[in-house]
Amino acid sequence: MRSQTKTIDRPSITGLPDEGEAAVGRLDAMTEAKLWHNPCWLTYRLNYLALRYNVPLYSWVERTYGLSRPEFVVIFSLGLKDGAVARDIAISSGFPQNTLSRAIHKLVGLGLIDRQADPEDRRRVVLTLTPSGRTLFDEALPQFVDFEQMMLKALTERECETLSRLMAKLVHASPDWPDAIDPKPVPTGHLAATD
Amino acid sequence: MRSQTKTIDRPSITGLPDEGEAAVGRLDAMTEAKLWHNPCWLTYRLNYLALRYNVPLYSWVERTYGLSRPEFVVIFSLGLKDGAVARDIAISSGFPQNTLSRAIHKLVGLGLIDRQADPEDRRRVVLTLTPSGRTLFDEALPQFVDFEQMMLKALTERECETLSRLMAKLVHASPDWPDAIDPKPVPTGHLAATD
DNA sequence: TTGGATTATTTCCATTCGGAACTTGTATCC
DNA sequence: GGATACAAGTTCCGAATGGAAATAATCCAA
Repeated sequence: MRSQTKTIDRPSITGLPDEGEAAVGRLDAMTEAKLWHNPCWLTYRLNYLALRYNVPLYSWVERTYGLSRPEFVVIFSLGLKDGAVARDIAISSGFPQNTLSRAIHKLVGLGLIDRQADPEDRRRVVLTLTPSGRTLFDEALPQFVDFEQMMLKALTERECETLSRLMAKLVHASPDWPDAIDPKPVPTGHLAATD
Repeated sequence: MRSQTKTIDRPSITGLPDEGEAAVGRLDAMTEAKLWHNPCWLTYRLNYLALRYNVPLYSWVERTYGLSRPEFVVIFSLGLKDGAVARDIAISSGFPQNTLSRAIHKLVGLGLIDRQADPEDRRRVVLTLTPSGRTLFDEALPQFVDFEQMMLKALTERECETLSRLMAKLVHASPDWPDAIDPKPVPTGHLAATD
């Protein structure tokens, strides 16, 4: 048990460049508390930023194309790597398989993707974008890229590279993290015997 | 329109310290594609890491305390800043108000929080943790902190501070980001007149 | 002071979600 | 070779979700 590094819980908020003071107080008090007085600073910021991106973009997708988030995730996944199977999308996106199964069947009905059984292993159903699915992807992608680039305007190019590298390091380490936490609460040091 | 900096789309994956080669290939091909050949590198990594944290922890909360994610979010929020109102939690967490309303009423029924009308403005209902709610928070918090610290083991102390600072910078900039995207698709440069 | 706009919360209800069981196909073991 | 385990995908169904309308309290402007 190493001692926790309390000092980074509240990073140098006052040390922000140029527009430092202008930024203070623009967020409500509860959000400020969760950002600056939260021992889980990393994961709150992850969730906050992810949400700040997902909500406007997937709401735009819904209005523009009538596709739900899991449906568009299938399009997006195949746009990046065509010829995948449902399970690949489930693992890489975090959506459960049954949700993706429904999404896939709807997209087939819309003529945006094709399903074809893998002759090598007939359990697997290979998914590919149809031309109109590819068109949709190509048309929607810039919105996602542009929004992200707008978010990154707050950082210098060098800072972007650093952020990219540090987050990649975390992702690379992620296979070592547990998928579940031992059900035992173990509230105080005393470790109870199993059963 | 400045030219996009393509070079940071695929950061120096090969430049990882010591265990660089060991980490390559441990993730499936689709996840690798989304990480390294994705113009939206930031937001995919945000979502991926958030998920990698949320799933095991909120599943643990569910099994241990029988509380759903929005229910625990109320406890967590009040643990960090007691005496808030439902809307504060909604804004800072991203959950819709009706979902939180239900969660709050269940927690009151469980005796974990108290609701008290604000005498100054009787629209507002101030929420506070009861002693047993505070006990639950104090008992659960270490799981969240420990998991996050385990995630951060992949970084040096100095890298943690950098990551914290860069993410804080993004959060601080977030009030300038739009909450919604203009419904117009504008697929190709040509800007059509409204209606 | 009164009517309209605004804010906080709750209720309604159609839709979606996801855990668990089921189906179909493949690999492994004796 | 047949039984058993594993894997991919689908279906079932109770429960949760969240958009939108309703309710209640407050603010404001003339």
